[in-house]
Amino acid sequence: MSTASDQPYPAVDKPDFPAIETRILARWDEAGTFQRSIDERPEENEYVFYDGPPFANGLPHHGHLLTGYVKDAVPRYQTMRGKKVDRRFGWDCHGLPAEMETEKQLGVSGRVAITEYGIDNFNEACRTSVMKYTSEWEKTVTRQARWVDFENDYKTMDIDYMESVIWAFKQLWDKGLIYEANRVMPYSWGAETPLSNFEIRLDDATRPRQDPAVTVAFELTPNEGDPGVMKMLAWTTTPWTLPSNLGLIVGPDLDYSVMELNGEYLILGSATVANYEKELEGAVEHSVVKGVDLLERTYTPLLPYFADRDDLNAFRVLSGDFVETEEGTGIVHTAPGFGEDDQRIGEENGVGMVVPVNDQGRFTDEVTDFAGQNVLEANSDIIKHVKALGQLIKHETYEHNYPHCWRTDTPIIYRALPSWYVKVTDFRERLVELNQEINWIPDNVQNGRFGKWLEGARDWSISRNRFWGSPIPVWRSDNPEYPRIDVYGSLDELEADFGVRPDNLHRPYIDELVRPNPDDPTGQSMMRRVPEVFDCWFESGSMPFAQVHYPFENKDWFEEHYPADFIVEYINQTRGWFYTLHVLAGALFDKPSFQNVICHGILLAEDGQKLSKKLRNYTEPTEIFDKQGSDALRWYFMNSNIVRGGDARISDRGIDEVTRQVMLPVWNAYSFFTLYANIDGYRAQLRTDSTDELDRYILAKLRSVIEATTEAMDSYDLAGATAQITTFLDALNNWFIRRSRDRFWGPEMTEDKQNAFDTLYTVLINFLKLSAPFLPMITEEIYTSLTGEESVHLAAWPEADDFPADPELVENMDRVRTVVSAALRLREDQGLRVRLPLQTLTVAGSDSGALDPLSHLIADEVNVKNVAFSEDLGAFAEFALQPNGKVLGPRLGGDVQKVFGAAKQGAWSQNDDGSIEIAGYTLTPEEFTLNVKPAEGVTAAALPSNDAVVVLDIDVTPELEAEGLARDIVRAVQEARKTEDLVVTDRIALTLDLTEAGAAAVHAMEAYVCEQTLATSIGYGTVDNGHDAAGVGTLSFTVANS
RNA sequence: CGAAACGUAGCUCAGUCUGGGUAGAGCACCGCUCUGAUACAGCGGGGGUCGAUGGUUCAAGUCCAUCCGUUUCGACCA
Repeated sequence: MSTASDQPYPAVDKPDFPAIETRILARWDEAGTFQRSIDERPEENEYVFYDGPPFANGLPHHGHLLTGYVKDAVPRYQTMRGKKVDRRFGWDCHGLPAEMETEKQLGVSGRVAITEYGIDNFNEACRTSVMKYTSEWEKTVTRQARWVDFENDYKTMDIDYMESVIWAFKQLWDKGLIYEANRVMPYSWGAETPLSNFEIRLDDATRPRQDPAVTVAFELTPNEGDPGVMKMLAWTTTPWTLPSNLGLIVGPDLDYSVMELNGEYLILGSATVANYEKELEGAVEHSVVKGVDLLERTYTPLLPYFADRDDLNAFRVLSGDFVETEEGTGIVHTAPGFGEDDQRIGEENGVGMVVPVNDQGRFTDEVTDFAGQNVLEANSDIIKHVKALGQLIKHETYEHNYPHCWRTDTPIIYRALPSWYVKVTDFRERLVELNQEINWIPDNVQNGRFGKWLEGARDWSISRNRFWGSPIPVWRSDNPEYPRIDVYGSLDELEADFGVRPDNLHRPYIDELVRPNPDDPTGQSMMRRVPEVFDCWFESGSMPFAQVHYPFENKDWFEEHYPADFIVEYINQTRGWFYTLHVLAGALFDKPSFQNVICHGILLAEDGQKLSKKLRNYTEPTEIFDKQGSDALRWYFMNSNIVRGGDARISDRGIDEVTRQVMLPVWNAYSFFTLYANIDGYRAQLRTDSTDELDRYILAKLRSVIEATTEAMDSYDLAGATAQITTFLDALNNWFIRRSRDRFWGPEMTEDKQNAFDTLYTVLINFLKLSAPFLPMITEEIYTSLTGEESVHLAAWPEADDFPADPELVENMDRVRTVVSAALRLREDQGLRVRLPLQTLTVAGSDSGALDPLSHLIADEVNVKNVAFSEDLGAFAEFALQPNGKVLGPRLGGDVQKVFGAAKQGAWSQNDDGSIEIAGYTLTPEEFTLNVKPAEGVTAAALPSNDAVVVLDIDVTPELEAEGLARDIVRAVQEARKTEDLVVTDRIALTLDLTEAGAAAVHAMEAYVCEQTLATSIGYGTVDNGHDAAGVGTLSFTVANS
């Protein structure tokens, strides 16, 4: 016996996976293993991975975890392949969410309040609050065993990063790809900010609201031939936009009725006349005209605040394809400053734009009657005013779904704001071309979701009217009489013109850079920065170069390492980060930004709903980490088709299943090995030269699993890789180890035992390497315990060529497994338990003799004395005809059904040349297959390969019966040993109290019983309170260690 | 409203592109078996009108059409 001190491996306990993980994380931290995994790889063999920055001011959730696991698994694999993979964490610091959070904290809300509070104070508050959750992120990311560099992170609010961002803007400006335009956006006057479409779609943001719906009359400028005063009736639910009315829109193909009423002629859509029964009481239809006939007529402004603005080219009847007659009058009043369609129609017809509404949603002084009033509150006054003018036809209340600001709960309005654009439409085709150079996983995204998005790309609005962001680096003359625009792309350029070098590019400091306009001879006008800041998506799209402060630093490195090898995010980033990276890459460098990209799917809760904090329909990540561990969760995700772009539900049961199906089997293979290696005090060697067929089998299997896993990983198919590993794990545990068990039991260290140890060890070590990217902590624990090395993640990925190929052996072994399955099924059918030995099993089929070298495995598994092989299949089996429809269909047409029918009936015969006569046709060998089925009266079963049968001799002789009984008793002893908590090496003195048959059976096989049960002696006598002995008596024993 | 993806066993999903004959796997359930690894595993069973309807075809889970349902997207969500 060995003692603990000479045990070569640490004893293996029942695993507590979360505890093991925590220990491994601490060890990595102390040893700096992550840094070593980078430092020890050659500089010239770099693999570039971009870590997309999350919003810094939110907590990590399951979606981030999922992406994080992929972000970790691929770099770990590449590191093992010898690549140097830097992994810098990034923080997306700017943007509206950050400002919102700060407003909430400070209790300061809205543009005015922020300005009063001080932009400097506000932005400083943003700066501190935005990093509030970084420690939470670091904790979670570390706990999930993601290796990321937090020390050397990048932040979009760093001055270096921001300088690269303005550099990019300047580049685009110089290429003529930047322009400024008014753009109608959803606008919250409560928050004094434009909102995204995304925000107005938030839960509950859009809900029913009652608004006035008014029909008002616009008097047309008289034309020759008019029957009299003509008025066009327009319907609107936003009376407050009437002061800004600049046009009326008709559908060119629609019919419009001219209704005579009290000497006036009212025009409205013919289909809508019925809606105005009351208002048109007594009216007579004078005529019907087409919309196209009304085009370009002019009218008197209803509310004449802009009546003398000839430059607006306004107050005309215009054409719009969206005009409908289901509601309203078929005539749409348009105010280009306050609606997206309105803006488009205005632009198409050369109509200008007025926006007499300020940031607080109040009318400006231009609207003299209502100046200072909130536009929605002004609605009723405007209606009264129109009524007084005699132009109000109808006033109703209208309930519709209306968007609200999700933060202030005020109704939003649509309003034009100046905005800076990237002219994506100018280089859209090139973006489509460059997309073809990217390897997308799944591949349908390339020309599907992403490709289609690119084809329909619109110009990209990149500015926001906010405070906390990189500044749009445009300085403009404050006197339009002396126009001048300067754009700056670096601190140097700013310093050259303004005489100071900014040490902070944020507002308000950047706004303090002001200088006289060089183009103004009077010296009065000044160059001032425009107020906008960048949309944070422009900043995250700049990440590849901005994180290294390109081109101000790292110029050569960036140019040699762009595009990136790999990125991963969830599928909806086709509109987000994937897109902004691609646009900026195309515009700035005429290259794609990344070569390989995984778009994983969307994570849903177990109930199929989206993950929702409100519904609490998922288990918190921390709870999963504590109970099941991160590796189980990681494998669960990596083995799911969510990493192939599909959606997936997260289920606690699914994660438990990973523990049972993957983690525990891995652990038990390890535990098995160390248990017996420690008993023998044997330290195993890495060797692949064993000649034992089981060893050669598992080594050859290992070779093919290395090939398959490597191939899957190289094509970024993580689910495929994990599936390969699972299949191998089954062969390792449930065939190799199970079949090899007795090789580890002998008391002596034989050559065979040594082979078994070394092979199992070699296979385990390499298996752990293959699994390391997917189970980084559990494999680390096992690998380091077995090898004493520092880390599996510092090891090299296995090479398939280092392991012997033996396809023939693998094939035969797999065939043995099917023979065994078939034989066990026969036993079951016959009710013959496996412990009862049978005399003979015959494998009948051509070339069945190839299994002869492995026959002892069959004999042992099936418990038969002899395994025979026969080439004479016909002696044991009949054949069933399976016509090949794919070939016969085209030849026979409808008659193919007759052939199938006849085959089913068995109405066919085989000719000497092997062809088949059936239903009047002759089938050539490629037109059918013959399936084996056991002959009548033979206990036999066909193999799935359909070319052989397994025949079992079911004659049970008294000798066999006795031997079976002896084995039953051995089994009972083993069971009792387990119950009494004996160590597997404990020797016993056994006492049996059996029936005559039982005693006879044991007598006949005493040596066998002793060997199997580690009994040093067997006594026969009375046993009180013993264990059941296979139903033929009782047994007891005492430990008799020598 | 528009677009896309999906819909196959109680659950998670293969198979559908390229049509071929009793529709598969894993899990769960039931029974049996094995166990000198306290893990498991092996064998068997029940469980499916392949979302619905119609069409094309000798033949449809697979191709076409329509419909229904779920999810996502419709320019600030991993």
